[in-house]
Amino acid sequence: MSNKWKNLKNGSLIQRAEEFLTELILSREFTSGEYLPPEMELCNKLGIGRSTLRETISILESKGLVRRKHGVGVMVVDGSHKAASHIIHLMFKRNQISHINILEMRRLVETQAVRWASERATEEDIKLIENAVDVMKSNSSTFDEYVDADYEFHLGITKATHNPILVIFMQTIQSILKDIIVSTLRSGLRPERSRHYHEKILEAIKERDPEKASTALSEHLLGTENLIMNNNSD
Amino acid sequence: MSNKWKNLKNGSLIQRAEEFLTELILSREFTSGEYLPPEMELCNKLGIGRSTLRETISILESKGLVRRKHGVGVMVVDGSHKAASHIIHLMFKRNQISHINILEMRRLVETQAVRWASERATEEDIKLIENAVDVMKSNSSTFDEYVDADYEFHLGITKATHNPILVIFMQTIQSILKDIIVSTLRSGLRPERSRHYHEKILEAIKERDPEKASTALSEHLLGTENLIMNNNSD
DNA sequence: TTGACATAAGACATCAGACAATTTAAGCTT
DNA sequence: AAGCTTAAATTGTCTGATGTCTTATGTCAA
Repeated sequence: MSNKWKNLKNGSLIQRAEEFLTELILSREFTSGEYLPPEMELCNKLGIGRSTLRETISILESKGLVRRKHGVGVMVVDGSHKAASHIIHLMFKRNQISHINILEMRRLVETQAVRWASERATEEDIKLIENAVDVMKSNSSTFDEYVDADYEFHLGITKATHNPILVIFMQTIQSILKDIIVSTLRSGLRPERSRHYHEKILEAIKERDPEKASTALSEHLLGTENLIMNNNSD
Repeated sequence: MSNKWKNLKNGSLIQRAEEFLTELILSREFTSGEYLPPEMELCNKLGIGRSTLRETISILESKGLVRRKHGVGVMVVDGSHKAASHIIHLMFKRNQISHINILEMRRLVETQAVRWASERATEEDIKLIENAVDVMKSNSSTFDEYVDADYEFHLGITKATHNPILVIFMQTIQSILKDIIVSTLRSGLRPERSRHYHEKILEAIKERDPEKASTALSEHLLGTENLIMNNNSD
């Protein structure tokens, strides 16, 4: 294990330990999926107490760098996407942001995302989107399955842009939107109407036609927008 | 203090305490600037041990909701945008994000932001942008002052959209960009070149001309983009 | 042999108490 | 009144004990 530990002299023990362990993960001495040494072992190596180390691990976990499992250990993970969107979601809740703000942002981000997706999507990316469309088309899927597939559809487009920041932002927007829909609309969705657009968007992406895809998506977004704005009681 | 505490039954004590305290902050029972009760008092109220509470506070701090001060207390703060950009910055260092991703997102968000700003800016909003331009124009400002003013300029445009979620996203993008500029370029900036664009953009906003503003900003962004992409050694 | 159950070991979760370090303000000195 | 000292309050850290969860091991019966 690298020995930069003694060089860190500024800040509290927690901050130093955090910096040290973060560096260990960033430098890939522990890669995603691996387990950190047990708490006591780390305590001895760093020469710090257990409560100090545990606070450090708590922080790393909240940043999506590790995941603790009771009775098992601390695993290094790739969860910073979720951590970042979670925090932005917190800011949303704290700032009483209105529905129209979020819809506006989604329109801005996603109409461009689908353009980039049309240009950059790999076969794999398209497969993912296709699967989501198939689930939504099948009549056997339940309401929850439909909602999940719809989420995967939009997320799939976003991922196909190969821009992780865009993915984070879209995840945030989606998760806020989901909150709004679940809390204020319940089950006002009209799946049958969206179907046509889903297929049209997928088709445009396959044809590598950014403008056609963007136009189709834009029309599709109107559905949710009308739904939310009409049921907007506040 | 609200009494939802006993209703929370899922998850570890740390998670429950975190949810409880987060709710307290979101609902503004403790507002920014106020101090939380001392650790022992909170421990007694929640019926949990001190180390458990301390892990909880550590998590809240890493999410930018509170700040701990040794010997003083735990203050509620508004630091989530920094926390979010810090995490996204971590993803950078883990090579999950490249410079081009950030620049792409900024271009997307800000070229639209300046359109909205042109349509929606109040006199107050314009005043803020104007002040930033003035600081950048003055020859007496230091490098750090210039960087700060530039930050305020772009943030001012964003605020003038009156879309808080856009502000949050731009704050995140800007904060990462600032880190990149300060840490890798230091003094590669060419203030004299930007000046022309800053004034042109401000002028367009005052004239309520969205397309002119967007075009000017788009050209202005090229400056930073070239600078960063050329100095990108990794 | 094999499947179900009991057991034990390893690891994290939580608690309690003690002491150190820091900040602040009150009190004392000059 | 200014400067210094001291004490109280609060967070920072360490330690040991106990609870809980997961996994692997081993036993026993079908």
